[in-house]
Amino acid sequence: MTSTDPQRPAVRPTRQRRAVASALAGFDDFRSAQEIHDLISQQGESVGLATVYRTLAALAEAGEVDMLRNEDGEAIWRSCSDTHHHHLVCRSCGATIEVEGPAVERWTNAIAAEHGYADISHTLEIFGTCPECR
Amino acid sequence: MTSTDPQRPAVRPTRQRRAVASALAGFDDFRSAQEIHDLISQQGESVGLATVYRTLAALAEAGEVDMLRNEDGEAIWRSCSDTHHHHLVCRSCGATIEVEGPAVERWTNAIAAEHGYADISHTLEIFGTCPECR
DNA sequence: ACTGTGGTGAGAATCGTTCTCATGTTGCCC
DNA sequence: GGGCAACATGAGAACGATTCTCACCACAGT
Repeated sequence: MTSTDPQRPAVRPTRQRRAVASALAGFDDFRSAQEIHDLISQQGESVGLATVYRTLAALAEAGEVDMLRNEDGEAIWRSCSDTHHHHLVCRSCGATIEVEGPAVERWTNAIAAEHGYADISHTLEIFGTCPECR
Repeated sequence: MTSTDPQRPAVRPTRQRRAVASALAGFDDFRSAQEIHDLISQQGESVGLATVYRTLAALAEAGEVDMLRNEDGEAIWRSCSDTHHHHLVCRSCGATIEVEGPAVERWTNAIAAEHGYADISHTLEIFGTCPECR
């Protein structure tokens, strides 16, 4: 049970990862990797852009941040709760609200099953203009 | 009503646009711009890649094709029906089924209204493995 | 045919993202 | 407390999709 152990952590707590986590804690809308990189610089830390990308990808993989794509296909991130959810995002200021929709989850699974599709996942984002920006 | 006429076609039927339309008619899954460009070449036509991009963007704008982003953020297109719908896409072979979900439309509008968001739009795609690829 | 407004294409330019690889850190066993 | 192997980092190069530039071409209406 040593060589076949799949539980190898492989993630070490480094200064850089702490800086990224700290930056993520500082906002609650979606930001691009470059914006997050800038934020870290503003906090007086120095972390390479490549490391920011690597760390964000790892956090997304671990389910600790949400990653989605804006209209230009650019990846944007934000920290998130650990339950499955979707987002209601303000098109103007970026304000984001997490929403849950068990009915939607059920619907997507039903539709997929109906067509024989397996191993289902889905993306759902809602965009609008928030009360502040009306 | 001449200078303010918003109905100016501004779109001319050229050999290139016909070639793109023809290529789009030849498949019913989502393809990248480069793949569509290759398809056109295989059909014996020659159209610049930039023109393919321009034409696809115009068609998407006009609602004649759907454009979405794959997991890498790359834009992919396919021709579509003109009613609002979503897609069930095979992660492996790209086979695509258009699906409609009035309930989802209602749900997104309700959620948005509940939080005071206006001018709502949404994106929803379902990914899975189709029966063929199981 | 003539002309002006779009349209086109080759290649350069952008820009987000990933890769390379030499160097710095960390965890850990002694 | 030292030593080592594995993992992490960063600077910059490389990549790849998309857009821009700009000189040239084609369509539509006279």
